[in-house]
Amino acid sequence: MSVMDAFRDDVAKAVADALSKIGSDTAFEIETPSTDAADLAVPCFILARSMKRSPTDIAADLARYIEPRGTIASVHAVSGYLNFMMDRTALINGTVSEILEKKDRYGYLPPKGKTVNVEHTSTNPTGPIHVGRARNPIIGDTLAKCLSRCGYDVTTEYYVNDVGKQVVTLTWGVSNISGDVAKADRNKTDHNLVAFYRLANDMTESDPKVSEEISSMLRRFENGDPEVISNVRRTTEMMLAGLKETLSAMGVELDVYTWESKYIENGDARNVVEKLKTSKYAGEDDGAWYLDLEDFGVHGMNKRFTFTRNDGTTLYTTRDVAYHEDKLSRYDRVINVLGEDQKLGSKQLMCALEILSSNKMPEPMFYSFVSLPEGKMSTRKGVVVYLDDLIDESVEYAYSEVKARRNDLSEEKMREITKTIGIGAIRYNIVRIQPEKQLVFKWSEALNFDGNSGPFLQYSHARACSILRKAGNFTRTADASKLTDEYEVKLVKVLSKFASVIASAGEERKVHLIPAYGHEVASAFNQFYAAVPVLNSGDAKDARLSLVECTRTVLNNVLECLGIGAPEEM
RNA sequence: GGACGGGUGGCCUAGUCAGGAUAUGGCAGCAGCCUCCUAAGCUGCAGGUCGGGGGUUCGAAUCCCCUCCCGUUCGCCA
Repeated sequence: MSVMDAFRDDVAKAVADALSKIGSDTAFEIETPSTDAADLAVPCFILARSMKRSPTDIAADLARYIEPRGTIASVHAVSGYLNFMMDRTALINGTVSEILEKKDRYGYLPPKGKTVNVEHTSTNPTGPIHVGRARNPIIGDTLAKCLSRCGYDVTTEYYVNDVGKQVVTLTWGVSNISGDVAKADRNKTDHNLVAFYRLANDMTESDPKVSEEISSMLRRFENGDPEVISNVRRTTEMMLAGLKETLSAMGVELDVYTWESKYIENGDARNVVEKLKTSKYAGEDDGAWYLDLEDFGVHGMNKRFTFTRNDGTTLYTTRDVAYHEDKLSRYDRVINVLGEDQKLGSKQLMCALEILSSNKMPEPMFYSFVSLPEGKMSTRKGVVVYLDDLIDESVEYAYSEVKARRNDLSEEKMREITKTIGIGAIRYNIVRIQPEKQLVFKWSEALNFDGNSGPFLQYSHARACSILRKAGNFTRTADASKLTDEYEVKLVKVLSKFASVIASAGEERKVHLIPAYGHEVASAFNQFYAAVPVLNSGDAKDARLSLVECTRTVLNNVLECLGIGAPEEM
C-alpha cells in the first residue's frame, strides 16, 4: 500500500473512532482540499443535519478526540472542516523509497488478469489522415497505455473499412485515371492515392457513365466477384500503408488490423441478418429488413435501424454487429474510440447486440472533430490540414528553437531531438483537452512549446537528466530529514499522486488527466529547481539527487504514457 | 423539430458524474530574475456576471426546470 493510501485509511479510522466517542456512526466523506490548509479534509456539514448541531461545533468536538497517530501529523477544526495534515517524514520517506525501489514500474497497478481491446483510428482508407480526425489515434493510443498501466492486458485494433462505395470509387480512380492527371501535393502513398479519389469523385458528379461504372463495380463486389474484391483490397492496402507511416511517425502502432470484408466472406454478417430477422423487433419494408428501436429509448425518425437492403445485402452497421460479436468473444472488455458522428450507429449496434442477447457491450468513447477557423475540415473540398503537414511544421519549428539555443549538437542529434519535441507538442496539445470538447485548430496553439505543453514536460525531464549526468555516482536515499524545503515537500506530494491519476485516467477513461498531471510534476520540479540547489548542497546532496531521480522517473513514465519521447537533453 | 455533446477572464482550459473553504492552470499583457545544476524556466501584477433566468440547499460552476448560442446526428451511405 502506498503512503497516501495509508494516510487516507488512518484518517478514516480516526474519524470513525472519534464519531463513536461522541455517540454517532454517521457516514462521512474524506476529500482532497483545494487549499493548502490540509492534506485531507472531512467536511462536517453533512453530519450537521443528522446530529442537529452546527458543523463548527462538530468539527471542534471531533478534533478533541483525535490524537496524531500513524501517518497523521495533526488535525485542526477550521470553520466546519476537520483538516488533517500528513506526517512529512512518512510522506517523503514512503514516496521516495517506493519510487527508488519500483523505478520505471512506479505508478503501475498490479495485473488484473483481464484483457481489454481498444479500437481506435479506423479512418476510412480513402485519404490521408487530417487533423480533424487526429484526436482518434492520439486518444486511443494514450488510453491503451493508461489501461496497460492499470494492469490490463491491452490490445489495440484498427477496423479497416474496405467495403462500400468509397473504396470502390478510389479503386476505380486508380485503375482508370492517368497518373499524369492525378497530381498529389506530397509524394507519399496516401497523398498520391487521394488525388485519384478526388478526381473520381468529381467525375461521378459530372459524368453519368463514370457513376454507372462505379455502381456496377460495387454490385460485382457485393456479389463476390474475386477480381473486383482483390483490386479493392490491393488499393486499400496501399492506402493503409501510407496511413501507417503517418501513425508510426506519431508514435502510434496498432496490434491488430481487422478487415471489414472478412465478415462478408466468412458469412458472419449473413448469420447476424438471419438471427435479427427472427427477433420480435424485426420488420420488413419492401424487402428491406429493419429493427424498431422504440423500446430501446430511440424515438422519432431514427428509431428504425435498417439492417438489409431490399436486395438482401448487408449494411455497414450490420457488419459492425458481426465484427463486435467476434471482438467481444476475443476480449474481456472492448472500448471503441469513435468520432461523434458515430453516436447513432453505436447506439444501433448496442441495441442489436442486446437483441442478440450479448452478455457484454462495447464501451464507446466519443470525441468531437477538430475544425478550422473557417469551418469543418473536408478532404474533398481541400479545406484541410493533413497530419503529415502538421508533423513537418511542428518538427521544423522545434528545429529552429533548438538551433537557436544549442550550437554544440551534431546535426543528427538535433534532428533526433527535434522530431521528439515536434511530435510531443502535437500529441500533448491534442490529448490535454477533454475529447468531447469542440476544438478549433490554430497554428499558434498547435506550435505552442511553452507552459502547458509537451516540450515543457520534456524540458523539465532534460533538466533532471542534466543534473543526474553531472552528479555521476551517488547514494540513493530516502531521507526526509534532508528534504525540508517547502518546494521539496510539494514536489514529493505531487509525485505521490501518480498511481491514483493513472487509475482515474484508465478506469474512467479520462486521458486528459495525464497531461494535466505531467504539467503539475514539471511545474513543481521547476519551482524546486529554481529555489533549491542540488549539486552544491553539502550533506543534503544525496537526498536531493534521489528526489531529482524520482522526478525524472515519474516524468519519463508520464511522457511514455502519453506516447511522447523523453529526451535527455534539448 | 427530436436525440446526444459543448458553453468557465482577450484566447485556450481543469473542476461538473459523487454540491463545500479564496474557481485550476496555461497563452497573450505588464514588472522583475541568468558571475550558480539548460531562461522551452522562475517570481510578482493585472484580468472572472462559471451562456442567461428561475428553483432546491446552511452552501450551486456542480443538482432540477426553462431558455439562448455552437457542434454532431436523424440514408435501403460508410
